[in-house]
Amino acid sequence: MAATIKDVARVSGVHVSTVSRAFSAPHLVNPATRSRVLAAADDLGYRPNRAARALTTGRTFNLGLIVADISNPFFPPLIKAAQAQARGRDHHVFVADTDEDPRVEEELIRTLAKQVDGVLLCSPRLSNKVIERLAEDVPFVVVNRRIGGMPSVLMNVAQGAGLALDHLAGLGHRRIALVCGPAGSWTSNEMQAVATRSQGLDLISIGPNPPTEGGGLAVAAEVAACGATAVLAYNDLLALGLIEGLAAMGIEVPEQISVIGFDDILPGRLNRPKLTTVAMPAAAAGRMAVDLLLQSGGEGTTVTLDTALIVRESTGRART
Amino acid sequence: MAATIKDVARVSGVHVSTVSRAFSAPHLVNPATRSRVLAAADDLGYRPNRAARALTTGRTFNLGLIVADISNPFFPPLIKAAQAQARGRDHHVFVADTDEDPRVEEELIRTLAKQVDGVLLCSPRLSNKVIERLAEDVPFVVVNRRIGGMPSVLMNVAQGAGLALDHLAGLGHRRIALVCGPAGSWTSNEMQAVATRSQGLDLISIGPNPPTEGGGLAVAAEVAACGATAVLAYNDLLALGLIEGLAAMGIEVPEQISVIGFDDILPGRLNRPKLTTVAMPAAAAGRMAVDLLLQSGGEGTTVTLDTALIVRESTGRART
DNA sequence: TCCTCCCTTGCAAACGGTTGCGCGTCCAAG
DNA sequence: CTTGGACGCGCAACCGTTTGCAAGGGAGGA
Repeated sequence: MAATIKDVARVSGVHVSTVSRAFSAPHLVNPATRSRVLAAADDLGYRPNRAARALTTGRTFNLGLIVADISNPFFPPLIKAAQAQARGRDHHVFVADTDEDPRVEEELIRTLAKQVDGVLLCSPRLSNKVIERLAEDVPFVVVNRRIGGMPSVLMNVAQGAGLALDHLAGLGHRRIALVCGPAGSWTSNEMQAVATRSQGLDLISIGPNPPTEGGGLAVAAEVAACGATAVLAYNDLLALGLIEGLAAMGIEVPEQISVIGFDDILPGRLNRPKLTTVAMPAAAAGRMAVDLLLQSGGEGTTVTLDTALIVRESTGRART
Repeated sequence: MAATIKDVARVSGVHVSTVSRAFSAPHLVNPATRSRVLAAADDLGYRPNRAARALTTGRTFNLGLIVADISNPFFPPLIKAAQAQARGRDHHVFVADTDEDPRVEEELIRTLAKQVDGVLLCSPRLSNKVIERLAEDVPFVVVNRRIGGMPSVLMNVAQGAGLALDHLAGLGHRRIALVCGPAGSWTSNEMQAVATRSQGLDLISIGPNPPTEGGGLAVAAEVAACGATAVLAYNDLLALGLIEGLAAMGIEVPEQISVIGFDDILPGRLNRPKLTTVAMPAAAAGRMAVDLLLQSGGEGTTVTLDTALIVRESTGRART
């Protein structure tokens, strides 16, 4: 049975309120008393119960971080950065995975609401309306989505897609397949938007697809058949699956088809050919999101972070 | 401001205790009253505050899951399985990452202790003594480590290492390098133990190394120099880094050196050559750990799960 | 008709903390 | 020798919820 504030009070011969102040308002207690209390607390291994504390103060010093799929390698760097940043601000981060299921996502948010000071929502699958209602219960910062009036951290995928298309155009590609992600994903929409704006290029959009390796494998045939000499994929996982699928059909990357992904995840760096990709500033986004959540001053702030094209081995000159 | 039990009581014209019972002891309240209460609760969007509830009941219906490094692809399947299993038992799982730092690990455990009903400790870096002391505050299940008297879930790496060595021996390899992981890791020790028991093989152990891609890159030269024709690596990440390092030196896998990893993570399946590996039953371990934690009857139970050798492309006949 | 017993509900204490308020003590200024 | 802060501390209410206890009322049996 863990020690409570009462045990500390009894051992050090003072009232519980004095113990409480010894921790949270040191200037209100006599240094001598304070060190006696601290010694007793240390002796008993006492740690304040954060949940109980939250009951009166309303602050838990915990943050929630909700992602759609922990096994997507895109998230870990974001998560780690967020944890590190939070730790620096004396907060802890609890991560939860929704399995891409909106119902689970909602349930999770409601559960977390009272146990954390704020929630980082990464790539949510819930509708704007539901999220806005939930926002009355707990402060949010949304990553990779824009929701009216809520603070959010965005990655400039439009700019990244632009870089990618320029790169491909420079290599002589004209007919380019756009392998999309899940329907309704903000990132997916941004990519489409860029595509429609791009001139002189012949863009075929394929999808929606699940944002996984399997999704890439599944569209390989369609991509091969559409006559494109290059592909821009929703994310690296899709791109890698696609490359594997093409290889199985005897199609070489980049000799016959060039492939560009999004995210810059580890498997892409390890792959042969090494994947050319638009790097997302995931770590920066994690840090920024925590900052936004904790300052809580800038209500409707949205931050947009730039992306960068990383040219590796999966793109080459269009064959003529 | 979220609705509390008092609001519900006021609106439905009953005492708070009746509201409480309407939720947690339905048979004690008149069906008519109950439905009135439920309607009011629904109206107000009331959800019981789990933290407050935990104060009196001592149960939070939350579980903690602590891992050393979320970005190691070995963990996500384990995490997802644990979450799914917990969800089926009406619990939520909060994941936290220790950054491989024992101090952070301890801090995290103490913080979580009061906010969860139990903690899943995966590959802890803390000493046995510290963990045993912490176990007085909160129930543990340990994964991938054996700690006197604590329930644990182990993976049979000895058996897996045996399979791997048999496979290599069958291919004609005699001199085999053992690329170890972090010092003091239980898995690492198990591997070593098997190695010393194996007969007729010439085993060189190299390490300790950080269990990452970078660690593998860094030992490539040493491996190449030691004269081994095959390598058994602590995990897939190390193996992949090693293969990359060897490639940079112009050494082909598996033509010149065979490589086997542990874990069976996604990048290994995507790699060229596809990695031969000993598959760890991570998902099963996650499920099992949650079960052990929630039944809480079997005090010192330890479960050992078998591993399986997956032969792919990174192993081949020893060159003569 | 009266006594039980059960069903339903309210009361109040408790969980582990925090915090506004007020009371004594001590010291320095007037 | 008063007066008056400042300081250090205890008291008690409160946060949201659960739960043992008891009280009220209605129904059924004697």
